[in-house]
Amino acid sequence: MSDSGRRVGRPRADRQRPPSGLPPREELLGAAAALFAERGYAATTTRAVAERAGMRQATMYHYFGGKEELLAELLESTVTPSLELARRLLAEDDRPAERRLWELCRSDVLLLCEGPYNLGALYLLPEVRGERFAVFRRVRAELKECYRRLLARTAAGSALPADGLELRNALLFGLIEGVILIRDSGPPVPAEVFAEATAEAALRIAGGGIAHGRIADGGIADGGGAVAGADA
Amino acid sequence: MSDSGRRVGRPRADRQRPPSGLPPREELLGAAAALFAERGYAATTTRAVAERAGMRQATMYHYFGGKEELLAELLESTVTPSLELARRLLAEDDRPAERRLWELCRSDVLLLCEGPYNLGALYLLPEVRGERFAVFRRVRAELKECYRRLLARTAAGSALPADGLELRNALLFGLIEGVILIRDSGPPVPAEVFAEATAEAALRIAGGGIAHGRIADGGIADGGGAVAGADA
DNA sequence: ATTATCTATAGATCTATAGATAATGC
DNA sequence: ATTATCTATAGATCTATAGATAATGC
Repeated sequence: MSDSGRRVGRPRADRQRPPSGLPPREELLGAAAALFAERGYAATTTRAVAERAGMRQATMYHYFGGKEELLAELLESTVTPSLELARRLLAEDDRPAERRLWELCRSDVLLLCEGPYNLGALYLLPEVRGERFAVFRRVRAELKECYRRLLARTAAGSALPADGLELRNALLFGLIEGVILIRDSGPPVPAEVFAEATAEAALRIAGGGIAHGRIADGGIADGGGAVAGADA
Repeated sequence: MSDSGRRVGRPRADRQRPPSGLPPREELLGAAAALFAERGYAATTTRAVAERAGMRQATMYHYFGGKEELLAELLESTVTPSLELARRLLAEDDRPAERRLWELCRSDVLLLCEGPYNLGALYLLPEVRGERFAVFRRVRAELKECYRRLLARTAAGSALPADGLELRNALLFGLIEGVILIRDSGPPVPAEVFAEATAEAALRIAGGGIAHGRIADGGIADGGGAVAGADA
């Protein structure tokens, strides 16, 4: 069948690295992910990506239009499975929302931590504001919306006014995305453990008041408002 | 005195922008901060920085050895005041640790949110791993250590084993640093409100078990109250 | 004939230095 | 004399395209 030694097209010049088996597109994506994570997106050259994937710089253009296309595809491929899970969980009306939210958090952290490379840091690149990443941004926004809905179905969440909910959701989502960024700086703990600890932390943020509900309560800020009071 | 029109040296070519009054070094730092935040570090050229500061590209080298030097100085100037506050708080033995941790969180978020530009995103640049940023990394590590000590003096924290404490501290620190990154994506709420909401969320993470660890909740700004009641 | 690669390179940067210039200060 | 700026530019990239080449497929 595949007979890996017999491929169409001019053979590669660099015979160093083992074939890896993956199709060239995937090789390129992997190389890009690794380099973006290591050196940063802007600092990574097309030459570096191609070379790490075992081909010459120009050959990359046979598969991708440039660095941006690589980044866009990487970002979308990270966030899409997460959105799918989120939708599935959102539909499971019979299970408690807290539980589902916990699962979503855990699995998102795991997804980003366990992936071959830490793509989390790419989410926040200034480049991602560009037109080319509109799809990614939309999918990510939808994911965040799923978080919001799950949070709203939570005992604590349902007691919040709309803007309080929004704020709390931003914090929760921020924890998930933020924490992956600094994963390395924590203690060297298995991804599973880390993911569950993060999910639990997320639920605490979600959780109504531990002591009593309100959020930016503090009293300060706007005085008055904030209520949400729930009950004691 | 200063008679701003009469400065030594060849006059600037670009007479467009208003003088701003700041010394050139500061102008450069401000321009760099703005551009790093807008476009990203690697994507910002020395020319862009200099030009925004109102001078020609080459002139920048009169003040800084290059882009990295600008970044190093910006990072250090952000984290240093924070470390100072942390040390001060750590020394205030008479006040409850929960309360002090809350203040530290709040003020860190505020520092990063309110600053002229969102420097938070710079913390995680891959470039920051380089030799040139050793000082910054050390100061930041010391700051994190302060968080850890405060957390350990907390009712909930004191009950944790060492590695559990470490993990929880990583989450807490991650929340603070992570959340500033995504500040914009939340609801448009005043920085004060956002900072307090984040501080409260941080205390929830710090807080012991979900069902019981109460927090320095509602207490506020000062007023000794706040107490985080200990037991159940 | 088709395909996947290669080599070569034009054009567009960007950095960092050299050396000139236009102010004030003495 | 000193200083802060300027202009000019060498050298080092980096991207993206043009066109050649070495396989397989028919």
